[in-house]
Amino acid sequence: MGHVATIKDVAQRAGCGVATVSRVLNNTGPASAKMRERVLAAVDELDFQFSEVGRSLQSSTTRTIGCVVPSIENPVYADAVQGAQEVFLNAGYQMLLVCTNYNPEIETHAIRTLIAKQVDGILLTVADAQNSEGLDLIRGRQLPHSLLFNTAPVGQVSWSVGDHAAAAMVADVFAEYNHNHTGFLALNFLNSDRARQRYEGFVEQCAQNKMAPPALLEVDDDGLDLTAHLKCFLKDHPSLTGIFASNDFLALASIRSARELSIEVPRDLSIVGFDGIKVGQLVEPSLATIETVPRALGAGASQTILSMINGSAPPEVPLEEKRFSFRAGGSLMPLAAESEDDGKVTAFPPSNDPTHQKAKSNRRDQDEI
Amino acid sequence: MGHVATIKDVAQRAGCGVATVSRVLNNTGPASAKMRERVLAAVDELDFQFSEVGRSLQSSTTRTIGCVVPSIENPVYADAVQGAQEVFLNAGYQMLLVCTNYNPEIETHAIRTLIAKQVDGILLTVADAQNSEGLDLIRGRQLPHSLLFNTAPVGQVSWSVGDHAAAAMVADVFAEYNHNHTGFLALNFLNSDRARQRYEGFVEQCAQNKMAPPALLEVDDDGLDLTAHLKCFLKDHPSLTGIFASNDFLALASIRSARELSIEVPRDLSIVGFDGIKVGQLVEPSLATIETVPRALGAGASQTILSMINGSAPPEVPLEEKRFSFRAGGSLMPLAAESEDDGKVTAFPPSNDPTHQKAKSNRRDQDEI
DNA sequence: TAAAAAAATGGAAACGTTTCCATTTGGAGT
DNA sequence: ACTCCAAATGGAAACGTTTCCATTTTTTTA
Repeated sequence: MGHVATIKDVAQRAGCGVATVSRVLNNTGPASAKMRERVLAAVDELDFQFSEVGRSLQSSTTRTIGCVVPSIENPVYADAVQGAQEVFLNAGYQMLLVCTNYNPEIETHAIRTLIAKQVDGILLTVADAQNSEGLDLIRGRQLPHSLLFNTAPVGQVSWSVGDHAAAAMVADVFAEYNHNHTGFLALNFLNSDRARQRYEGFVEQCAQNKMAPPALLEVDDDGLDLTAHLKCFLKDHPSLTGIFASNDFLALASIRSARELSIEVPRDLSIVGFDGIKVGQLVEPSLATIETVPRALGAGASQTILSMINGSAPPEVPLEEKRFSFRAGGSLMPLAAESEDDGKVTAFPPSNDPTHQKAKSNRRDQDEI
Repeated sequence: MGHVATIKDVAQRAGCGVATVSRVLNNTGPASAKMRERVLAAVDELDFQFSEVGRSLQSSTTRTIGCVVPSIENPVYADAVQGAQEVFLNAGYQMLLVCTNYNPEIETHAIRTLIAKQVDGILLTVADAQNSEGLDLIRGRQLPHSLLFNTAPVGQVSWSVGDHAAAAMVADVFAEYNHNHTGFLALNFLNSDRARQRYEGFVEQCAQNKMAPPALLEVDDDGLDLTAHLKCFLKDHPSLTGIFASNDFLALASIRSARELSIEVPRDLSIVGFDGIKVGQLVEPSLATIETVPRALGAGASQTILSMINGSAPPEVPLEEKRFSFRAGGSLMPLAAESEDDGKVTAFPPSNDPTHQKAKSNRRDQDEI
């Protein structure tokens, strides 16, 4: 690969100094018409493009933002990252992405490298916001940054779902629907402060509602032998009528496992998920879940960072009720109030359930398809 | 933010020249024990870390790779990107990610910027590999790169699924299952050469199998009014018994729409998807689809790039049959051979369908759950 | 037409590294 | 004690920019 042209080459070819080339190309400072033309011609002939590395060194700005998330295989993070990326791109920044796989060591190392690369800011979801070496480094350098999905210590902005309150809302829904014996299904409890927050919020609100304390089922593997776990779990907790899964995949996997165990959802068991992934609405039964707006959170967090960089007013973090909402679905149905203890015998169709409305609209009066 | 320490500060503090600091910290060249100690102490006190931009300027290497994909909201790309990212990270590279949203202008601009940032290589999925301005730029600079998902011109490596052959396999499956009147459901036909390849492969193999030429249903929007489209489509093609959707989401959406139209899948209509996303196995009916290995493709393409950078032997692109496979599912069932023309009346359970096996294993002999 | 003002231009320093090469230091051998 | 050699060290250039400032060229004005 032949030598790639630098500003010096252009200057030489155009027969002028490098300063002139810089001025012409950046439209900073004066330049005669002929000079302009010659420079432009030289640029064209040499196929010249500025090296951002040289520029960065001189300006101590890279127009690059770091982004650290656990994984983009999870569509929640993927959406958030994409939302962030778009905001950054529109503002003229590109994004260095690191997936940590929930591994704090990778997290720390990645952040260290990002700092060394002189990123102008960092957007990140850490394993534990209370105790993150990487976060300390960032704070130490006073680098513009924003937490995403993590709940930040008081006084710090963070673009999070509001896991505690959202989980409490699920408890309320269960209460309203007469599910008094519930379970909480968690994946990766250890590596995620989000799952823990959801559990806490759920437990507290169950207590608040005078429901039985939720049973906890923690699985590590990604749901391959969930059926076996679920079987044991239901055996150990025979009165259980509702399960709150800490994410939608887990909820969908539970529905499948229930099916394998000849447990009908929602008749025999109601299931509520978390996140509101798209496919939840495509399946039958549709998934009752907490709907979140990951893309908006990602975009908002990005804007926070941009505002820190250019000193403009930061965007407001939306109120909690704008950040999540309960989405009804066919996987959840009310339990008859009188049968609240032995459950599973009486059941009536839910009123506010879009899926069941759809089912009703199964009109046979259609054309001859 | 106070001045961040440079190598000069360290040198001054340690009372030595910058060259010595560099040698000590990089373990290149000799240094006395005392010197070592003093430098290390200074580094510690000043919290010094090398600036990668200074290094990059001097070494003309950035240890950064560009990655350009249409979107990571699609789990296929998300998985591929994550696989790539991990390979790069292990090799000491970080990844600049740009999502183009299938927009060629963003694509070109992003690539231009990546080149300006002196990335050491680029991994990319372009809108049209035959005609991509960005790709030309990359080739012009002879920058190490690899195409992902695109089919490259002859002689060029590319890590693609093998869309043509995979689609042909779907045609074969339909033929084997006595579906002679099929449809092809496409999204974003214009912006993706992948969808076109799939269509071509499907059409050709249908012809090969003496099936009726597939009807084409092209939708633009993301399946919101798919139900209406599907209704018209089936009305226009009453003999149609099988639909090949160009991706799994579309396939799932079709199943839902069919349900709304009181068309039972697979009894009245068989549906086959493409990609093999995880949820396809969680839903009922499970999705028959082409299973692909996006993560492996992303990782492979990354290794190709790394091998170009360090001159080592490139990894072999796996044979086509390793890159995709047909996955049976409950959304597809054979049609009785004799009823091949008016279809939809006779149907028998498929033999090699895991979902139906599961359904059968709905054993009621379980414990008292 | 000469002087003054304005416009255009180029040289050089600075940004933070690495590395070449020359110089200094230290120790061993005589 | 002196020489010699190896080891250690520091100065300076180079990487590709931008920008300050001094210098040159052009234009305007008297």
